[in-house]
Amino acid sequence: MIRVLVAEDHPIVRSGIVALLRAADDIEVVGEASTGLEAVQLAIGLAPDLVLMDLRMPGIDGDEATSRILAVRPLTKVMVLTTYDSDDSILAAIEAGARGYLLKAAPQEEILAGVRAVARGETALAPSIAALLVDRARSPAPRLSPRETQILTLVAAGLSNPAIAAALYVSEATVKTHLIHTYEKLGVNDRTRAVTRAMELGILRLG
Amino acid sequence: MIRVLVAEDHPIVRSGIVALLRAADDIEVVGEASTGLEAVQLAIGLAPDLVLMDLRMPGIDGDEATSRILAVRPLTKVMVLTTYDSDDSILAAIEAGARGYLLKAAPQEEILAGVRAVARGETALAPSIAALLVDRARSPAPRLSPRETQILTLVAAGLSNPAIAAALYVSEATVKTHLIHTYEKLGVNDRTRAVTRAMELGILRLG
DNA sequence: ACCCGCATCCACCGATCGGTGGATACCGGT
DNA sequence: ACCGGTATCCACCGATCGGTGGATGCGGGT
Repeated sequence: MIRVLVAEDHPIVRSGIVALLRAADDIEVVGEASTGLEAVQLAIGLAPDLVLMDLRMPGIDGDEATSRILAVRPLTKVMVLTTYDSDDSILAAIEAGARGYLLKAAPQEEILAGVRAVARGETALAPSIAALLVDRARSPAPRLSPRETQILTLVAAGLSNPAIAAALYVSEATVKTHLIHTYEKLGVNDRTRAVTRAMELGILRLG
Repeated sequence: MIRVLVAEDHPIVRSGIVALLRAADDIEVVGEASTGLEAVQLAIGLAPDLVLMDLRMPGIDGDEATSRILAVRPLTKVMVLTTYDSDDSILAAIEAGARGYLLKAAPQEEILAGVRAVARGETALAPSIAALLVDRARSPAPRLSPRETQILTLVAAGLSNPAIAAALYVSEATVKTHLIHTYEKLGVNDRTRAVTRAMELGILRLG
């Protein structure tokens, strides 16, 4: 019997997942969480074999919850079930230690098969996510340094280079140098495109 | 008996919704659609009292499906059930004629109550969407002209003003004038911020 | 010891940006 | 008839941007 904890913040979605799992002879739903923190607490308390984890939840996200769970209970299997969010958040969850990665768009039988596979110790990946990983292995996404990201965030907010320099207590020349490096890494040559490209890559978010 | 058609592309989510509705004595699920077009076809064929409509679906979106359904069967009630996407897509669905607007984050009882209220001819709104409408009535969101939107899209792609002028076969002065007006409407004074603000408002999308 | 990445800084210069303060013509609504 | 919005266009000018071609110091990994 595979003991499963379901972590999903939308009640209507969680009830669909729970009903699907309960209908299987070999799966037992031992708990339900509606926030990332609740998932961590219940995973530690109930010691399920597997946690079915959404990514976007109130409070801490699914990838942070995954890290925390595995820090205390390293044998717990985590399988992410999400709407496709961004490449960056998927990679964050995989880096956090999730073993399975399916999309809510998948047929229900595929979700059940994924739970069983991950419980056995195998890896379950949606085809689109497998393709993402192959693509990433082939050409790794650019990575910005913390300062480069910080400066690009201020560019996205509409600040000029002198204004950014004043805000960060550095010289304008420093800001320009970081931006030049950022443009090279992102393969662009204009600050507006640098911002939109970083959003496409999940490096920057709106707001 | 309220006859309901469920339009939702994710099988696991749709099964949760269907199970919830079937558990109610006064509601009958007469059909299920997984695309916007399928929703239109089934709504016309089955003539349900109410369509529970997701917004983001393969092919045509929920707001376009809503318009098409109401064009043929104007007495059909449409209630949108979605994850919060953007202000713009919510307003598009309301303009398309949806009478109810709830979020998947709502408790299941609230979803049932909303179905009943909309079936009776009332309006059901999630508190956050009610707040959005009040806010919009108070200070309407800026609207860009088609040309302004087109030029801003090219700005987001990294084109300079001379490059945009060449691409659109107009003068650079024309491009600059449109951008000045765009900055005024969005309350910004820099092209990068104009792009990120337009994205926040749902005027521009990534990619 | 060496190398790389990060963070910092400089001067110069051509190109671009944004604002000002104008202008015309067309279209649709009141 | 009038008005507002849209789309088009101009010259001028100060400020900013991006690229070039440099530089130093620090920390960590090999």
